Amino acid sequence: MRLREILVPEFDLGMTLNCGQVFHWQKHGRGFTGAIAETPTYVEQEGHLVRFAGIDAKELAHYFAFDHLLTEICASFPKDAALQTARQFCRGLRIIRQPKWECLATFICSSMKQLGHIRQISLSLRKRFGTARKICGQQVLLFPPAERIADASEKELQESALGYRAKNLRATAQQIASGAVDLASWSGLSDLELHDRLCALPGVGTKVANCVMLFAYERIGAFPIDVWIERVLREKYFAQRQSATKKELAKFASGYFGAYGGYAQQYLFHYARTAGKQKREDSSSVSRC
DNA sequence: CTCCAGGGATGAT
DNA sequence: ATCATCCATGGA
Repeated sequence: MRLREILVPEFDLGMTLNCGQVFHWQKHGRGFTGAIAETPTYVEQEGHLVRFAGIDAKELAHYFAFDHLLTEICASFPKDAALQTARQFCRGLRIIRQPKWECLATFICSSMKQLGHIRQISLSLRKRFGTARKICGQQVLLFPPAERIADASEKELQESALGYRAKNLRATAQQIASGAVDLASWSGLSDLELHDRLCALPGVGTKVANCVMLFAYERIGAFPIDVWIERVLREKYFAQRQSATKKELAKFASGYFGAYGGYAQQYLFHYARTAGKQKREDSSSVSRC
């Protein structure tokens, strides 16, 4: 298949797909295969050049948020050492625009799971319930629609290693399939109202709601606090006040990091996970030698 | 406010 | 081959 190409400054495809915001892209050759909504897509990067197949340039640009002005976003950040280091490390990482149901379902499954495991759950759900398509001779499995999950039995869902999440995923899928909930219609809600509506869904609490707001509703200020971010906040910003509650951390974060807090969060998160791991591997290999 | 079930992979011994 | 560790939600 012939690849088309566009020029995108300030973009790191690999980091964007592997930073824990999306879980279905597979490494293939020098790029990645996956689906953008229902469209099987291949995408690779060489310097500032992005080559792709299967999808419109416009849809690709929308999904990967090539319109986000990273320079301006970073310039708006507070100038503390932790965030400056993280943003250097995460240069080119973009918060993408995911389909709402797919994002919601994936993050319901993500609770109490690590990134690798969330990938496996996503793959298992797509294998069992999703439609198979092809791009560049490679199979791509679409994320199953809510109707398909709603029709599955809890037992079937359990076979994707969902544990107690199966019940929540199914209950939420049923609300969507029945029409009681229309995710698209929530786009116009205020941040607060959207957060409340999401939290009313089974299996969705503050953290998952904030992830969905950030990754599917373009609420770039949303600041999900998981254990990694909580650790970073306590170490770097609350060193004197270890007694601070999670609520206080959230309040601080939403004020301190500004309108693009979600970007700050993702950069701090990815740096803490990736650089932290490298440090651990380095020191363990040193001690072995 | 605090405590804790819950499950499956992954990493350490 | 066992044992500890990772983790968000929801209910007590």
